[in-house]
Parts: sequence; structure tokens; C-alpha cells
Amino acid sequence: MPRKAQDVTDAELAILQVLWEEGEATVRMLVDRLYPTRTTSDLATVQKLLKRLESKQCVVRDRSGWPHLFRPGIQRDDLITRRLQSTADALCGGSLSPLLANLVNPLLTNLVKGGRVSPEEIQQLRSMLDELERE
Amino acid sequence: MPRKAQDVTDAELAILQVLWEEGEATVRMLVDRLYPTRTTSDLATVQKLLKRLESKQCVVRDRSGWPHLFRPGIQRDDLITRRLQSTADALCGGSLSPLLANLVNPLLTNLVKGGRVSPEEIQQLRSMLDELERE
DNA sequence: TTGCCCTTAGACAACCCGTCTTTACAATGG
DNA sequence: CCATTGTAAAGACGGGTTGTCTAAGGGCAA
Repeated sequence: MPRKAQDVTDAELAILQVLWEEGEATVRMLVDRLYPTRTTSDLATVQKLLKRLESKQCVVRDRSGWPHLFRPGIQRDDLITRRLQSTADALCGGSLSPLLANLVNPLLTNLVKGGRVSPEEIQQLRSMLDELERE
Repeated sequence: MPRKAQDVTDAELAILQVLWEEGEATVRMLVDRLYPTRTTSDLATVQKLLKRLESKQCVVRDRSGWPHLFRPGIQRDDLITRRLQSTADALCGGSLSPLLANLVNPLLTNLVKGGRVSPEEIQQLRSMLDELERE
């Protein structure tokens, strides 16, 4: 039996990152950003990756103009959620709260150690705490 | 370039799940649990998967007895943490707190909708809240 | 020894993924 | 209009993974 195809591969993700940042892009822009060599085959590679992303509904292709315009068909948060869920499916019987426990504890210990937790992360924790308490 | 090998594959994970549950097992026990047909090749398959898990340090093989005994070389929580971190690396520049936000919000909305959140999950959220407040 | 099960090494097909080649097509400049 | 340039589309390809399977050797008990 073959391995399960991962939703979005690393090379595909690199393209999505640019699209998330730029909002939209042509093939040329993507090649310039990701494959500075700009070989002929680099361009074909990006086309292929875009095609696969399109078939996964992770990219929307606007064929009305020339050249085609590409836009993200999925938001970063959605992809995060999808990966979290698949981790939960594989390791927690589909339940998300064990992930929460696994996430909160390391962040807390880092807080205590005065370690690598940035002020923004601390702020984020606080606001989430507030939100939880408001319920 | 080939895809990145996933740390633990699905078939390997099935073995780990049994080891986590039982604490230790022989090849025979694992085959009985996972491959009821008990073919000759099923046994070889499990051996192969165990060997790969061993080389990844995810399983410890006790060769002192006969037949060999296999124990988990990694805990479920460690694997969860590893996958969370790799999701964070791919999508959040390595920072874990965006995952937290992505996790808390769905759980909250499910709470509000009175939906599919189990009482245990609610309880877990409460205790984590307590823990947060104690800091 | 005989028989049985376990161990070990390796072959194998199916598949994935990034790359590359090739051919056809749209637009622009002369 | 033709030639050039850049894009679109289809597909081949190699190296790698993953689960399965075959084959041969080794430990244990009767």
C-alpha cells in the first residue's frame, strides 16, 4: 500500500506562502521569487505545482486575463487547522483538547524559565485567557 | 528532490499504539492484534516495521530474552509535540502560539454552539484555565 | 535430530514529488 | 503577416518512500 499523500507538500507550500503574502501572482512572479535561476524547467515546475495546488483547491486560477493570475484558495489558518486535526486524528482519536494540553505546557514552562517566549506570545496568552473567562 | 520522510508512518504508528497500550509486546502479539490473517509475510512485515521504528529510536528492542521484547522508545505526548512543532515550523515560522490560537477558537465556538465538545474536554479546558491562573 | 517459530537480509511493486522535455498557444514588435 | 517571446498544458522521468513479500539462517523444545 502506498503512503498517504500529504495535503500540501513543501514545494507547494512555498508557493502558497508567496500567494498569501502577495494576494495574487503570475507564474513569472512566483518563479522570480522562488527559483532565481529562472530556467525554462523552473517555470514548468511552478506550473506543475500550481496545477496540483489547483486540483487540491488550494489555489484559484483566474483564466480571464493573460497571463493567468493565481490566488490562494485556502488561508494559512485553514491549513493550520487541517494539520492540527490530522495530528489529532492520528494520535488523539480525533479530539483536539489533548493537543491543547501538549501546547500549553511547553509554553508555560518557557514562561517560567523566562526563556524563549516573546512578549507577543505572552500577550496572546493573556488575551486568550480573557476570552476564555468571558465565556 | 524526494519528499521528506515522515517521522512515523501510519503502519508504524499502529504498532506504537499497541506498544503504548500494552507497555511491551512480542512480534507475535503485535501480529495477532494488527494482522489477524497471521500470514508468514504479515510477520515479516511487522518485523520490518519494528526494525524501522528501532532505527528511528521510536521502539526499544530487548534482545536478552527469546523471543525479543519490544517497548515504546517514545511517548505519545512526545510524538504529539514533535508534530505540533513541525506544523509550527512549516506554517508559523516555528512559533507555537499561533497554533494555540487556532486550537482555542474552534474549541470555544463548539462550546458556544453546545456542539460536539465532550464533557471531558470541557473539564480539561477548565483545569488548564486553573493552571494558567495559578501562574 | 526434527519441527516450529523467530530473526535477518533483501527484493519488490506501487506510489509520491520535484524536475524536466516537449508541444501548442497567446500576445507583441517589426 | 511573420517571427519572437513568454505562457499553458501534457506527460515522462528518477530518486525516494512505504508496505509487503520471499528466502535463508538461527534458537528453542520435544
